[in-house]
Amino acid sequence: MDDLKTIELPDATCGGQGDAGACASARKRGRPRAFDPDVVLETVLEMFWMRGFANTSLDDISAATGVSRPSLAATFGDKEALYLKAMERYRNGISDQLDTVLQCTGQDGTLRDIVNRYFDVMIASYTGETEECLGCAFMCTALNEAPRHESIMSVLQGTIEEFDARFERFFTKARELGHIGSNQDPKVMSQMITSLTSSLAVRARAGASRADLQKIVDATTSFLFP
Amino acid sequence: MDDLKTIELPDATCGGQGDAGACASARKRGRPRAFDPDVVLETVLEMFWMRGFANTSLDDISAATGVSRPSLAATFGDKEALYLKAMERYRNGISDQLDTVLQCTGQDGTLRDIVNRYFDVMIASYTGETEECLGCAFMCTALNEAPRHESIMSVLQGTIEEFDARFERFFTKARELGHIGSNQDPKVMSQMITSLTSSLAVRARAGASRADLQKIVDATTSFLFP
DNA sequence: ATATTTTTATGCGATATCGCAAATAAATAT
DNA sequence: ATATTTATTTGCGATATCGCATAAAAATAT
Repeated sequence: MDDLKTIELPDATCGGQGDAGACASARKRGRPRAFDPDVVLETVLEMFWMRGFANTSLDDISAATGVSRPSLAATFGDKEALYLKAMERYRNGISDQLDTVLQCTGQDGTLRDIVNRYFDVMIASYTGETEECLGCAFMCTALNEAPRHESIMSVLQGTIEEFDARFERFFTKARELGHIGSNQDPKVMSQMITSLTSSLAVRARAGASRADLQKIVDATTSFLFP
Repeated sequence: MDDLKTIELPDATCGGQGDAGACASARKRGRPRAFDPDVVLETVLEMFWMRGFANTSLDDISAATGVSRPSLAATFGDKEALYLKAMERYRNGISDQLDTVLQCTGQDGTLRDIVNRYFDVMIASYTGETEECLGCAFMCTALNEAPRHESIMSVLQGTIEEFDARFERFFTKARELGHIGSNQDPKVMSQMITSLTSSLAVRARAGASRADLQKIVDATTSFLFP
């Protein structure tokens, strides 16, 4: 018994193909997909994250996911497209959490509390559950590839802009609500937060523990929001 | 005329071999090296910096430097050792500049002036002379490879520690000299500077211009050193 | 049941990549 | 001059990697 192949039918959750919508309970016409693209993307993300784009071969991915290379190609496109889809998933996962955490309505504790919760999310994301040195998937992999792949450069820029815009909005609103002095510039506050974020990402990749990062965050937020 | 090979004798500047010292004008015994290892390392650094470790093959390096793979191997060791030597050169280059710039003797202008000069150095390093998106060679490449290569992880950690130690020393001395309030923590100030530094590196790699980066630095230093 | 559609399985071919080995070349030591 | 030492050149061999092409399989439509 060398190769025992079972064919499992996943809950046909109407895969994530290019063409958006149209997903009732109506099954599509041809042979159903034997894997869940989202599950695969999760594994792919982990692999790219830890090993980088160039160091992760489609054969590696195929072996790790059990999906053959031609199937990967048919579902996600070439290696670059697969990487981009995995990173989009990563980015959306973070964005969703930040949407929840970064609401400055004035009734979720002090500004410092909110910022601390933000860093809780980021530290958790950068350190993960295991002992691996995760860091930020973008910084660890996209920084490396950006000059060689226009699409990766583009998504890297978009991610930076998204963070900038998010915090500028946040601190602008915070100032309107009187949580920071009217003399303080939302743009500067935003820069402080995003800068600290990139620093945490680097340190996490280099092996800093949750406690290490938390100490840095605490010292900085004490300084910024006394 | 397909392969016209000239043999050039470089100013035998007593190469940069492992064994330190013993370098008078006495030439070594065998055939002299036909290239300057430092010049090669400079090219190698540029290649790794822009393309990453995995994306840069020894064949690429051989073609770009004109040094054959076996000669590269004989001089620098394998690909990983070559990368480490190039990165060591990079790091020393920055360190030397910072040794010059970050002297807090109390007679080189205000603390803010010194910090601004520091960022001048870093911005120059991150943007370079051409239009390339450089960023920080460590962040762009070592972050990617660290989990796969213990030696790279190690030098990454060492570089982070060097920066931290440098700025903690700097701000400790600055506080002793009364340039910052005795209530301000050198460690926090250090964190602010290193954080902003990593942020600049990321933004530079993503295409930010010198002016973009300078604006961020100005806003932050105005805030930190009013 | 048969045709159609979509996915999967298998494998080929071209290229890249690295480490190594053997032969050649250029210097100094004796 | 000859031997010795160190570099360079050339090339081989094993493996990896990717994209593609073709055949088989599993579903729905008619």
